[in-house]
Amino acid sequence: MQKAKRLPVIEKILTETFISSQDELLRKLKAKGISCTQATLSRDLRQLGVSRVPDGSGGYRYSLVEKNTSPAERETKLHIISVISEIVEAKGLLLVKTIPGNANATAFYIDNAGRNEIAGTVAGDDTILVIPRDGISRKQLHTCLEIILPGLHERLKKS
Amino acid sequence: MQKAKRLPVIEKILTETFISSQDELLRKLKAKGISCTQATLSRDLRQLGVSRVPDGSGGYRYSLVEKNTSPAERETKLHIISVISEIVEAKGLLLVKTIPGNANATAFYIDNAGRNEIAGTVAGDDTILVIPRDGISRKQLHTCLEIILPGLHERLKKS
DNA sequence: TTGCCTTTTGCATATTTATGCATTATTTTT
DNA sequence: AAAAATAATGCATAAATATGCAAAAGGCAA
Repeated sequence: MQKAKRLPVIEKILTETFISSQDELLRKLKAKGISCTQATLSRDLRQLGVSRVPDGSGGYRYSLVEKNTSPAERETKLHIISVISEIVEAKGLLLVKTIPGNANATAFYIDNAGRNEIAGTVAGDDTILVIPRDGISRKQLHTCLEIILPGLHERLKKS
Repeated sequence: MQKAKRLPVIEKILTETFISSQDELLRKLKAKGISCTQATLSRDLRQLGVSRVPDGSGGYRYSLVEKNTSPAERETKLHIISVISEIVEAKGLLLVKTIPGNANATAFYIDNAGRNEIAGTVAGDDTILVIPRDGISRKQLHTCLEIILPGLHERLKKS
């Protein structure tokens, strides 16, 4: 149950440093006061969509897909987060409210996060309906949301 | 030394099918009449820059970076190949001749292939000088070339 | 709260992948 | 052509990663 705490930290470490094994990541985490086992890490990395890619000089490194996106795209993420006013859960769906006129861009962003927890989205002018795939629990949906748009958790209201 | 034969086949298999382990790839290769061990495959995949990425539903798949490039980019590759008229080796360097006016685009393409065998390129109007990094043998350079622009091997002239 | 259900986690281990070393093939040099 | 250097490959095994299972930790409803 420190998973919610752990995932963002892992993401941060991966964007900032060159990690070439899970054990190495394990040590970095421990240095930041978070401790778990390699088994847990393996599961976390899979959930985060982290891939292991040849580093071009005989080794490997773990890479967040996000790291492959352009600076402009990373900018977008911050923008999107700033434009969301509220998130509400209803009937197993997620209602994301944005400031007027921003729903489409936000929905597009969510769609393109490539998360298989999400079946699709429907956007109006300032509201997006996020439809989870069958079999996805609320918990899983929350974690997914936290991965796509970190920090939003706090703005989430229960219905 | 069927490596030159093997690499393109591996690339093809990876773009066409969903491979989730080296053993699986090994079997597909065998089915195509190419046989080697998993050890060799491991080395091949590293050389090709193939990464293993979470498939979004609990498993993994091997993915050629190329597969992540847009259709437009793949189009470019074919275009580039069609525009190259001749390749000559000289003093450990590669002289790539294109039809007039196409050297820059081609050089750009080669640079962006992200191959660490290549230190850099210099392009004129219809000629590109490809400079290999120190310690890269001719053989390695050839294999590298074959990876970036398959099929060019045949157009390569010894100096 | 109590009991029930879901999620997270670790442990031990299976599975998968990488690699040191020796051998053979290939290329380059003399 | 012979010798020397480099590259490719397999074997055996090390190293790294994934996972079944059981235990612990929440979460939720009555």
